[in-house]
Amino acid sequence: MTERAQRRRRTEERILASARSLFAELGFERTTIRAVAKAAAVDPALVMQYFGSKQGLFSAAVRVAPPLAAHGDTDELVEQLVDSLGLKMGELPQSSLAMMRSMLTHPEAAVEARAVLSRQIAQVAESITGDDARLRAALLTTIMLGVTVGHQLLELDELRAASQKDIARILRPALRAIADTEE
Amino acid sequence: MTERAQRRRRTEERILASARSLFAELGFERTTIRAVAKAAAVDPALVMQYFGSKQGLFSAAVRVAPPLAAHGDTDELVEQLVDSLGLKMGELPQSSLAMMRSMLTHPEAAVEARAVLSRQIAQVAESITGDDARLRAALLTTIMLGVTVGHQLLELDELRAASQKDIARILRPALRAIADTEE
DNA sequence: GCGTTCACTCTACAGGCGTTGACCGTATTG
DNA sequence: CAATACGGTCAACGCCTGTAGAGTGAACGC
Repeated sequence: MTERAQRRRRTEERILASARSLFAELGFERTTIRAVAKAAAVDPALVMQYFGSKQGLFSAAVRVAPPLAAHGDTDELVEQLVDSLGLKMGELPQSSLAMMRSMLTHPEAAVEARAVLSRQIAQVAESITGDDARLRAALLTTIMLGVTVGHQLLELDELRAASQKDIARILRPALRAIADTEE
Repeated sequence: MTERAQRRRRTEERILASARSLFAELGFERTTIRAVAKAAAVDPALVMQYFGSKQGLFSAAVRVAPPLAAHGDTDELVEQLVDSLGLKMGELPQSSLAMMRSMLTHPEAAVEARAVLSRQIAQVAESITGDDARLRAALLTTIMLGVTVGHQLLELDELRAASQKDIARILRPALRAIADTEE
């Protein structure tokens, strides 16, 4: 790869990292192109040149891998759900946080969030039997959303004080109660 | 009461109603004083005169009654929680929606939301025994938050298609699994 | 009835925003 | 080595925002 191409790729990635961080912390509206540019040590006009618009930058910044992987039985499902709370005690990817931060106030983020959640709901539903599988899947998904929002975005003391393990221990029976349609 | 005082009270209430509606739909940042004024058929400067600033208007608009009432045994608690999803199949007050809509992106709304949630957590914890009562209460509260956000703010089809009764039926055992420390 | 209060409007300002187009210098290409 | 392409900067525009201050006319208190 030519020197110029590398340079460009690095700069672009630096801008994206700054954007993700600021979008995740402040949301779409309060994040300015100027602030992103400054954090990336770059001229604001360059951000526009690379991503076309603020919305384009946001879209590029929140592009994210699908959160859940496979589908198995309900026990496996519940385990995947509690794991998704923070992948192995680490942090959620900042692109996900950025999307969640803005999903209530930025229309495009809301569209993206609905798409991601619908995909997850459909996937969770595959591990559930019974005719209200979709509703149960939706409740499981929004439950995880609520806990994640409370923990990562609102940073409620009561949740931050707890270990991932304790949260998982308490959550598990509740999730099972929803995922297990009696047998 | 004098005619002028009535007139003022009515105008103020009209402004507040418009503000609540717009804040609930658009959030703090996308709601402009000009839009609120127009919706209330009033000059923008009057809004400033009455509420001091946009933030003052927001604070007045989201002032809200405490969501939960008493504390009893766990069954009673669970019932109160599922009822709180939408008071008797009606809508949540718009002031609550306005606060929730902005809680992830507007710092003042976040402070308010944390205060409201912490109060609710403390109250829920009173109905729970055991040394992790506070954590269980926090999880119960954020679970309800997640379902409410998914239903009222993100308007997920999978939840909107369901009746309040079905949601309550599926949620109840899950909430009980968290609220019931074994006996 | 007359001076005052007060609900309400008009006009304007200052600042920050997204966005644009011209420009510069260096790596690339033939 | 000359012509070009391209990463990157600079300065500026137009718009919308929250906000301020002066002004107006009708209800009020005496």
